[in-house]
Amino acid sequence: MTCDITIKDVAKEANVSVATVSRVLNGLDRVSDQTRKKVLKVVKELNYVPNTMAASMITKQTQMLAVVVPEIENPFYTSVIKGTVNVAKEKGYHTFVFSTNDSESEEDAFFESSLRRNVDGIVLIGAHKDPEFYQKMNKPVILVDRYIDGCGLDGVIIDNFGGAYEATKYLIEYGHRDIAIITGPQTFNDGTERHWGYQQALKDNGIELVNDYQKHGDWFENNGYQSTKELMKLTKPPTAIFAANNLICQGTIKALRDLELTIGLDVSLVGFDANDLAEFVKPRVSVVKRPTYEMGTHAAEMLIEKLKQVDKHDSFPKKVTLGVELLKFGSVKYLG
Amino acid sequence: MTCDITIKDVAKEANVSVATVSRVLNGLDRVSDQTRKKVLKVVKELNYVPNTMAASMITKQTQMLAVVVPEIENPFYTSVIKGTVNVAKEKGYHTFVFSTNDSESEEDAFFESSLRRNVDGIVLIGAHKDPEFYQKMNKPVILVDRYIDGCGLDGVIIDNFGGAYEATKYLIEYGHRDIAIITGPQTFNDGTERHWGYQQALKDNGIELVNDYQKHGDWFENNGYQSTKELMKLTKPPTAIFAANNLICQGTIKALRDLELTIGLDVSLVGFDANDLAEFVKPRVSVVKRPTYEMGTHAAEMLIEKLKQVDKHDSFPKKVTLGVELLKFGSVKYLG
DNA sequence: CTATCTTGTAAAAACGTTTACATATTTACT
DNA sequence: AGTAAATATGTAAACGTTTTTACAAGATAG
Repeated sequence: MTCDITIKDVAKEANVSVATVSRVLNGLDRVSDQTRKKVLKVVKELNYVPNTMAASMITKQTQMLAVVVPEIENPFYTSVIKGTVNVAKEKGYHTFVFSTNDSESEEDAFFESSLRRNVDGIVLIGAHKDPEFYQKMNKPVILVDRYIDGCGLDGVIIDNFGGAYEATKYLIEYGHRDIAIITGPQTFNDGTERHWGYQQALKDNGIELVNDYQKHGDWFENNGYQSTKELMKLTKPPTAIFAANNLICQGTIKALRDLELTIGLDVSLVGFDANDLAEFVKPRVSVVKRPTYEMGTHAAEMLIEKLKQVDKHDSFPKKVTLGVELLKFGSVKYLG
Repeated sequence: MTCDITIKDVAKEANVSVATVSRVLNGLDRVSDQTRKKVLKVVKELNYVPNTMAASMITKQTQMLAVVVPEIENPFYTSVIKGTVNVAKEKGYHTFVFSTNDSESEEDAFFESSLRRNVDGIVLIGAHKDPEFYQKMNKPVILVDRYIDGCGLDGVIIDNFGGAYEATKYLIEYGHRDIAIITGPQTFNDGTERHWGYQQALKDNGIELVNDYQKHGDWFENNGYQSTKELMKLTKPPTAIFAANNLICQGTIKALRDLELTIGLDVSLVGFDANDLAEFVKPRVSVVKRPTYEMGTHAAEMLIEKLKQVDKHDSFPKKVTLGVELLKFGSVKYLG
């Protein structure tokens, strides 16, 4: 089980040409049953392992994919990665995983060296850059989670607007009118769409928007923590909070604990995306659950599908939007 | 920025031979300043990106590593992965990440296809198999977290014995004598060493071992949850619990919450490894903290170091043991 | 019994690099 | 000026595959 046995060794041992060995292994061309058996026997005997990289020089396919995330320690990304890697593996692809640590220069470096290594395609989760950059690369790219309409690339996103709308509507239906949102930057669709969903739900129910109730920071825990504290310091604090991603929600939970406010009693809370703390606290926090693993599997499937298409110009960019689910637990108080 | 420009195109455009271009790019051989500049200019103009895979056919180095974990969604593994990938990247290596989902057949499949792809080396976290299997592979392998002495492979582990000993001693010093341990299987050093540390601390303090206080299951949350419930049902329940990994600790915390027992008051608790819940609950749970990220960076450094050694038989197997730190918070009651 | 068609296999080119060797040019020293 | 040494560059082989082309042998048909 090493890689120092080559196809030539097999050919010599089996008294056939290397072409025949290749034919047996790849099964593309006709080979007589007799020689097939003979070759297979020798392959087993010598523990021959084909060299994919040498093959890739001819086939122009390395059977390697890359998946890029901003931060591998965020469980959301890990779950998407898992989906992508598993599907890739099933279909015979190996996957590079890379965390850009939210740095654009690291992202650049990664793309360069992925290109050098001739990856067949890239799954890009939480993209940073101008989409035109990714197009220039001339490799199939699937954007996940963040997407820019009209960029010409394929994408897998979730129903951000719908999720935020449902979450907010749920709070309104339970009698809340002073509803805050803590969210990230409005740079990409994830931020804007969730914000719109929140605003639209309020508007549709005749509730006017309050600036102080709309907190925009980054997507990290500390934003949730600080913003929650600020919200609760207002002369008229909100009765409910919508925390627009997993880390913000964790920050909010911690802040409320530190303020000695009880979730579902003093303050109602709905999160976006599952997280350890939301599941742990009593009452459990209601969240908009998104199909993280499936985002990964979809992305991999779309990417590999794209790789198979011979005429690459034939395919129009495809955007898939996956639905979300509002899980209701005891974190929202009924105000009547 | 694509890969369809080859070294030949550059050579032609610059009016030099491909050898010269290669020399300029790799800087091994002397080239005149004049031609160097000329070549570099053309490289930039054409956006030439060298093909690492083609080079690897000659150099026998693919500049690719693989890292294998049982479960990518466990934050412990993610942290180690991050360390490994970051160091690898710094040194010009790309890293495949693979989660075996705790299945031996998936691990097999991964090794086969890593071999096909000619990875230069492998970081194996939480190994499953006989070490002789890994040796047969004839590729540098670094074992992380789990290690078998005398296996002839390099390894990075942590001071399991010391950590468990300190944790248990800490409980004893606070007056506890009825101390339980919830741990995983005794198949590998991680399980056995932590168990020994616990036992030794008790012995050293003249406390006799109680069978009912020693729970062996798997390393997952549910074991922590169920075992804790069983422990607290005993006619004489323990006053303190040592939870021997991150997931077990989370299970214990959830069980105690569901039993409406207060940590640090009704039951004292020390965990092994950081986890979200231990940091969240009040009082915060004391844990043995291990340098997860550093385990990853060390492993990558050792692996890459090994790759550089020309005479591979010259190097004896090296095992590095990293220290741990006992973080004391309010989860341990002082019994006087 | 030739002409045509199948079938199975081999030979060789190609992929994009690196590198050992060869050759041409320059420099340095008598 | 003549030679040796040093420097710069080109030539070609090699890496381990796939794939095109060619060809031999056997089968089928007239």
